[in-house]
Amino acid sequence: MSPVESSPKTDARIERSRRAILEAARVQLLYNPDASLSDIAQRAGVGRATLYRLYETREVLLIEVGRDCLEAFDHATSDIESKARSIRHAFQLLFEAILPLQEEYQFLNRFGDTEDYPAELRTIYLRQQREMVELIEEAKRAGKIKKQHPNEWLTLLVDAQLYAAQSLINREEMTVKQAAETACKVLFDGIK
Amino acid sequence: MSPVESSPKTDARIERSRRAILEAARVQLLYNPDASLSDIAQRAGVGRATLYRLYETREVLLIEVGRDCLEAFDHATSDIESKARSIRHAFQLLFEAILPLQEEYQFLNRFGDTEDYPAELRTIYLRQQREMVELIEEAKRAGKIKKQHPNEWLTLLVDAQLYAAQSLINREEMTVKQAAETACKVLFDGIK
DNA sequence: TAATTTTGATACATAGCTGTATCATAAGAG
DNA sequence: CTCTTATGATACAGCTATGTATCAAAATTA
Repeated sequence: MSPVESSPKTDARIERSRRAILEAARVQLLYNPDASLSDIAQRAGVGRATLYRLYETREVLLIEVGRDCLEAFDHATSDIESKARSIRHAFQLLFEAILPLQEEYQFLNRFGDTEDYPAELRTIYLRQQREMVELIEEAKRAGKIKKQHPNEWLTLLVDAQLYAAQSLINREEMTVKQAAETACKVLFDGIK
Repeated sequence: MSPVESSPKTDARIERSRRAILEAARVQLLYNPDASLSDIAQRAGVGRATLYRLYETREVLLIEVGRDCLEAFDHATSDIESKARSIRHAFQLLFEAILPLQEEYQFLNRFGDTEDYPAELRTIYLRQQREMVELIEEAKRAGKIKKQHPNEWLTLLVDAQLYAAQSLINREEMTVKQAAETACKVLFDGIK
């Protein structure tokens, strides 16, 4: 009667629906956080019933989207440590890796730092931020960043750089590489 | 029958309710953008019916809160131009003026830059940002800011400074004056 | 104090979203 | 090709928010 819990092989249709829903949810919720599950299903090109079959509740869906974003993020940044030739270069690589993932990044930022969203999302968000903090602390130890500036201030600054860079990339006024370079420069040297 | 349109003298009760509602709405919506009008009325210590009497619809209320925020903002920054002894000092004064108005500032930032809120809010938000842009352009002309950095990037950076500064002020790790100074320093000189 | 006006409580209609259930159909698996 | 399974459409119940209307009680005004 009941299907196998740890499904060995998933029906291709399920996997297709799942991806379509995850991506539609990410885009739609970023565009409008109040979007209904009907909106999301419609954007995914999927019936509302199917969405409910794969994700029991709205909350579960939000969490799964968050997980998916984190996964993409981890994948994109996994090899930075081995490739970076200096602290500043690590920042540059981090920027270059994250900038193409602006949807994922913004999703975690928006839904991870508010209290009226699932706590799991906050956990995911904090895990993502931890990597940034570690990089900052390393830079402090290396004397590349003034130690007097609190880590929280610095992470917010880095976020701002990313946000600003993404805006200009979207307007096609900069490439990813250029934007990453500018972000690095402004961050370390200021705007003077 | 119909009351005078341009009311010469407002009943004290109305004015009191109005202020209570505007402030409750600002706080409540910042805490939870999906808050119902019942939530807001309750926080304002006012009946739901009264809220509907003074603000015909949710949209109207949002716009009025926005207007109220802008008013507070204008009032706090009106004398900067005459008092500032230099461009950098003007930034310092701006930071000091805005930092105590974090609720108002965050409200306009949150509800002014999304598309699914009243267009009037966006207009109000842009009017607030214009002042910042003018200051930035003046600094560029004075050679205090590298001209190559796009204005949009710079305004986002300034926002980030404000946001970071407010976080630390809330944790009582800094006074308004200290935070404004640090924000200025980081902005102009970088974090190195 | 007396007249006026706002207020809160309450009830009501409407509308939309959530989550569940059913069933014929279409797609994938073997 | 046959069997199995996911799918979309649809209907349904429960709930909540919106917006309107009413009326006695309380506050303001004059």
